[in-house]
Amino acid sequence: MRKSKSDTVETRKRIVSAAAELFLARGITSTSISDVMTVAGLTKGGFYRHFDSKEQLIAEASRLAFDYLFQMFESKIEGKTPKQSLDIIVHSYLYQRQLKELVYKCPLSNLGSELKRSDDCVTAVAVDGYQRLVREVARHTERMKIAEHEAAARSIVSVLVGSVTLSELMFDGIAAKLILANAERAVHALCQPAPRVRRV
Amino acid sequence: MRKSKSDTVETRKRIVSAAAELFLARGITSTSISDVMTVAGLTKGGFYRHFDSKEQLIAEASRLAFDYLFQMFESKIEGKTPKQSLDIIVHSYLYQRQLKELVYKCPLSNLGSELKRSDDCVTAVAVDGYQRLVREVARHTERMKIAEHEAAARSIVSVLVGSVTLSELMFDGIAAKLILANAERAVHALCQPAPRVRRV
DNA sequence: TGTACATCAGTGAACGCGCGTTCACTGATGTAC
DNA sequence: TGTACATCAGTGAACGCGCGTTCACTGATGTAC
Repeated sequence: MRKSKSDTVETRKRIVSAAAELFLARGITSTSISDVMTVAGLTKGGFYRHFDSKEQLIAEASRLAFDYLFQMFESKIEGKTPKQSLDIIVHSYLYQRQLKELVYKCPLSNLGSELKRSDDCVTAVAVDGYQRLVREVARHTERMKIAEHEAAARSIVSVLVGSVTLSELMFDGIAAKLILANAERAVHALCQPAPRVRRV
Repeated sequence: MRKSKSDTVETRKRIVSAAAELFLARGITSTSISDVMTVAGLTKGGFYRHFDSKEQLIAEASRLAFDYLFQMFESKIEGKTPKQSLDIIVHSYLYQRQLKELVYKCPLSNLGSELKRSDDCVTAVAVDGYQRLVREVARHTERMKIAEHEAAARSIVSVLVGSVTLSELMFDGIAAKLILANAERAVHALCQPAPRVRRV
């Protein structure tokens, strides 16, 4: 049952896509290769024609999720002012769970603790994703002429990742929304001029 | 080989303590009951004399870790001013990895994504820990007369959890330190009066 | 207080299960002539 | 362009492994008289 070259390429993409969706929705350890292959419409035996190991799939799936996230940002902020762009990014990130156009969630906030116990190739993707996210935010804080725009961007990313991680933990939807709404307020506070040192 | 009642109580505590240490250092799924029992100085067969399931152990271990964290806060901030107290809590939380007196790390920043996929009894402990952390921070922001002190406390907790999660991900120690140092700056920014709404 | 029996903490072997991975096989695709 | 053979994507069964959990057994502790 050999498939044509283009079919093979397509199949591979389908596997990575299914993996990204499942890993980010259910977690890495609770998603088996069999689960992924079933969603991709195949049987698990065929997995190793495309990948060397599960770790490699995790790395590729994470990269896809990041790429998708940044692609979505780009398309949403096109033609917007710096402040509007930042607001859109922050809001999209915080409410990623409800966005239908975002099939894969952000690995940083959804797999935080699982990523760091993975192989180096996986961690590298996560670190790269973090740095891209900081750079993306910093682009806008810079154009907004925010004091120490890079430090502000780092702070904003920490707030985003922390808030989404925490809100996902809540089974109480109201508590979750409170955390997310408050995160937007925090981002605004962080966009103010740097605080003056207080006299003691 | 029946043990005396006090021995039994002590053994149980030893198991929970070993579990808290291992779960928070290596993650839940990568720590087996056998691992925990070995560290506690027992064989795995005896586990079910003390607990109904692994999930129950996870819940108890997480609770212990939170208790220890807040106990450490209390002992460190005794007799300090509100501002000093907040600084100590923030600094202790961010640098928890290097604190020798803190045997168990914070579940929120170390197990974020694993906790939410656990049983309800585990999630409940995590949610409770989050709320305790917010309350603890809010106690000090309130006494510092920070505008919207509760919202500020929530924002600070998000920064703390996000920053520690992200810094643990970095294999590059310098990048990790940058994230943590920046988090302290972010907390200070969040302790300023609430930002005024900008004119458009 | 002393004795006889029930309890149960801990052991070590065993259980079933699902996992990641391997493999012989199939048959359509790709390639060499 | 047509033919013969090599390749390899996908299947389905099997592999070994470690996991959470169970269990018969042991013998010191607790309890009832």
